Amino acid sequence: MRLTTKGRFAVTAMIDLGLRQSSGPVTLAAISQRQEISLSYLEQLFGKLRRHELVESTRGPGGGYTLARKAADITVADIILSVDEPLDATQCGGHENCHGEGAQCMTHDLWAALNTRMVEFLDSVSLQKLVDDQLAKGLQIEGKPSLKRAISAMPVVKPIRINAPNSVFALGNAFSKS
Amino acid sequence: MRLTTKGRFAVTAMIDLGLRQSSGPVTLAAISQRQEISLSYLEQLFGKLRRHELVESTRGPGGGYTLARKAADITVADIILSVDEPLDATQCGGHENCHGEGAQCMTHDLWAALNTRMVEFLDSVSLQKLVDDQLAKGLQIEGKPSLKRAISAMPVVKPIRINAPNSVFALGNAFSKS
DNA sequence: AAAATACTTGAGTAATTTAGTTGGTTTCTT
DNA sequence: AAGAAACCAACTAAATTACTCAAGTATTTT
Repeated sequence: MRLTTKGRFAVTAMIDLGLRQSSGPVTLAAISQRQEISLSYLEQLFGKLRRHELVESTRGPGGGYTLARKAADITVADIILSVDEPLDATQCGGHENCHGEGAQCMTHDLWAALNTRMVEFLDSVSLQKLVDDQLAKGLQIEGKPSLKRAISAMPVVKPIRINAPNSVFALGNAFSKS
Repeated sequence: MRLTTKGRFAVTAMIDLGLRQSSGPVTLAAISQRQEISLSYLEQLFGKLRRHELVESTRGPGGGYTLARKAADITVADIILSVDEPLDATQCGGHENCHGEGAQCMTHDLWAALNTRMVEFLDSVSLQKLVDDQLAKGLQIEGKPSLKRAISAMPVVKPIRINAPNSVFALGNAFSKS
């Protein structure tokens, strides 16, 4: 796993998205302005994030990106592995320096172990946590309300049947796995 | 802390050195051949390792490099921080993306935490351990004996005074801190 | 249907880093 | 004195990263 500013940009953009998607799809243009990341670069990053099914896109006016699943179910490792691609573990796989086998690659196990540690850590941090951290810092989010899109983005709460089983106002719904 | 092949080369070279310094200074030319790292690149790396006092150099014929302290007292973190320099923590210090303070740098704490974890791990692995791992793999070391340098490289054991206090053959000497 | 908005794709560029080179000088042993 | 080795500085080439540009394609609103 490599650690570059690319991965960092991706995480930053995803936090921005996590903070604002409640009011509908978020455009890359908006993220670009707020985070000072070039629009075209964001397009590249979100192309990868979409292909890895971390985000979903909505086209047309009022469109933009939304998280493909709950922020609590997206980890930092997910994000970084999406944009940095080479899932090739210790970069000792296809790369040279480690040919044959003999006396080469004395550090293979070490890097493999470190890699495991890093992934473990980054996998233990959810996007939700990072979003909460920002909110805790008193970040203000200027509303961009109105529009059909924002309405359809609202969590769907099924009509509650009186005396429906397991329903305490069905609050669990918006946070359940399915 | 960055993780690049540069750091990896440095660790590999240091293992090579740790494996062979018992028979006197090890030349970069020899390491270059065994590990297939260019001589000039090794010179750059060892210049940094020397300035960080991880190795000591001996000039002239029969010269070369030796560890500046016991392999058990050198950690992988020491090596990597020596050659990768930018001790600047989260690269968020002088670099942009993190100016002002406001909504910027939402990922600062995350990277700082990851950095801490990585350093902790790499600091928990000593060069001695890596050397032992190689020996355990049955690595053969062809002797390159003889020469004053090899003799002077031998651990100095002070002449033992009969009934000297605290002396059970003074074996502790070679492994003591001072 | 037209226009607005937004995503897609792929090529291209600039800056940085890595890895290696060249061509020396200095220091020490034999 | 000759040779072996470290030391040093500037330079180059290749790769990667970060970013831009331009010409699309798709979708929705009006």
